[in-house]
Amino acid sequence: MKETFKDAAVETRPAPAPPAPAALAAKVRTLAPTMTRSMQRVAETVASDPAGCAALTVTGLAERTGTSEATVVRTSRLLGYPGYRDLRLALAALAAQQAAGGAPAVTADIAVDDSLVDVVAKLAQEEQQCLADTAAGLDVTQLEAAVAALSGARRIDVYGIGASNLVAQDLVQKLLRIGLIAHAHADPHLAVTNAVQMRTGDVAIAITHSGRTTDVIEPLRVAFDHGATTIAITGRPDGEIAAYADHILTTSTARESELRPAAMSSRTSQLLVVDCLFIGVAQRTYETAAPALSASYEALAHRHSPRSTQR
Amino acid sequence: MKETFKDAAVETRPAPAPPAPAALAAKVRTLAPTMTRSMQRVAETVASDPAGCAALTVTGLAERTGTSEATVVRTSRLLGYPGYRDLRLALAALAAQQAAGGAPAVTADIAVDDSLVDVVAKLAQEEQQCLADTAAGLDVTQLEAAVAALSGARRIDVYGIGASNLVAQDLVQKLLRIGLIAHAHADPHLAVTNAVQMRTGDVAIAITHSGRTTDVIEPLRVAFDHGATTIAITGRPDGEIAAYADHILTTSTARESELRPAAMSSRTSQLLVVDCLFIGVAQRTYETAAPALSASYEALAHRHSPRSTQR
DNA sequence: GAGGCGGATGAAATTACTTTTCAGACGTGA
DNA sequence: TCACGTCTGAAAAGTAATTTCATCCGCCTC
Repeated sequence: MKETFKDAAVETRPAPAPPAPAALAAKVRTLAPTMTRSMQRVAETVASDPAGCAALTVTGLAERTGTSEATVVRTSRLLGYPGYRDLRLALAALAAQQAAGGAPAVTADIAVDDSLVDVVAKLAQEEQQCLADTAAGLDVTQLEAAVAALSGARRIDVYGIGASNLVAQDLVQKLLRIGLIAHAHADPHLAVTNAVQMRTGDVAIAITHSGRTTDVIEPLRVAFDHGATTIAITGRPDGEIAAYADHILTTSTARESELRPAAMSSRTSQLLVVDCLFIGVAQRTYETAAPALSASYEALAHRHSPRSTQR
Repeated sequence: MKETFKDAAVETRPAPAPPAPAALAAKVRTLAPTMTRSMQRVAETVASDPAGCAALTVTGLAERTGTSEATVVRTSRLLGYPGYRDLRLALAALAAQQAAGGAPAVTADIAVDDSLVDVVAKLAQEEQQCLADTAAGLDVTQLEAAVAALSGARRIDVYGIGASNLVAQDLVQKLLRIGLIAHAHADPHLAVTNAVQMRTGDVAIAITHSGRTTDVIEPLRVAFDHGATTIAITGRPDGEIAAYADHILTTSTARESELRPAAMSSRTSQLLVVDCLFIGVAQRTYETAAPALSASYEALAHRHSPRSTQR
């Protein structure tokens, strides 16, 4: 066996997951920031015209993207395939799927002069796409592990700042409803202070789209150092935060436009992940979760005006 | 460019027809009588397990069918492809098509014993459906009016409790980013206290799925009575809250299941409406919104660790 | 029934394509 | 400006696909 140093490292580190089937566009977007310029060109070309690229050989694709064969192969690897041959197969599969789905899916950017009707349609379309991408790109093994950790947790802390904090709160609200002990932290200082208390059997979750939000990484690191099980929900699984996360749940990254900040789609994606976590945990702890859920319903009943027959 | 000698001949002579897309099984049957024994074996194998064969090299398939590489290539040609390479691509495409068509996204309820893979798929599917429903059911006239009111608002108050409060916060975060003055209220008492200050030119927004959450209706009523423009985001446009709302934005109501409380889909729906409001307002106030947006980006830049070189 | 003929078949040679290697180019930070 | 690390593509090395060709088999003829 030869020492391919970095190549070997690249291959063994982020790709225990099987090659993606149809979540290719999503994967391209998630990984794009990791890539070098020429690799980005290749990835982009491939994502935008799977059918066309499937017809090309390495050399052809290299020419078309103005790069070299080596770069094409490198890109294929980064996307999770053993080599170009397999990427090409996946491309053909993807093209067929698209054609079959009959998805015209013209996802034009939202423009300043779009009518509100268009805005509604485009937004809905984009968020749907985002959900599909997230679902396709989610590593179920990691999810499984995260669910297991949460189900037996003594206590759960969730860190999130800004828009991600809302997601953190959402998760906490849900977990509380099924009888788990969970807290959401927005204040970085308090978060760290609390993280110090964490130990084995506790679970810490950090939510950050960029994977580089120090205010969120810090408490996760502390919890990690104290022996807690740590989970990261991020759009950049290769980001700095990965170093302190036992389990990483990847959210999809949509291209952002001027009017539509990234926060918007990352939120949709994060919420789906959070929902999956919740349902997973609820399933696992069904005996206790189900009664807790109905109890919380009943407790809220009197906060609604009694008028209007319901259901 | 080199002489492609016989390839050119082969291609132009017997194959004016383009390679078959997905009607492969049919082609196999039609052509079977023409074929020799070993070719039939290959064709049959290929037709019965496209996915499996797509993973094999010529040598692999030759072995599996107990024939030679040459036979495999010959069979490929007979089926209308330039060579095995292309048959393989078609096979991958076919497999993908079958897989896509075979799984028509069963929207069954999420059950306690569903695997996590199913949970992810079903959740994503449901939320996508929810988005589509919301978009379809949204009254653009009302949205238009709401956007107009918000764009010129002196001050904006948003009321929401529980899960809806997160939506309220989301909206407020966004509005603040484009330079509007907005507040989210969770505490019903404080909300009412603040609502008293509202007057013409101010906008109050209440978010409640049921349309019967008194803690949210109350402040909206007060704001309404004081002359503010009021907007309700609710799943029950006929609910009690309608009486105090100038504009009503209807969110979709998904059936809820035991494991999946209504809060989950209502949140998705509410967020879409909120996003539409935001984009609408951002469009209307583009001159001030755009610089404000980029300013808030820059302000956040230093909260991210500078690591990871990227382009 | 022997000989011969035409097509079918696979082993091996050839060619096309893919992957790896490596040295130079490029950008970056000191 | 220099040194260093990274990116990049040309070309070597390796692998898979295609072609060639000798053999073999079955069938027909005499």
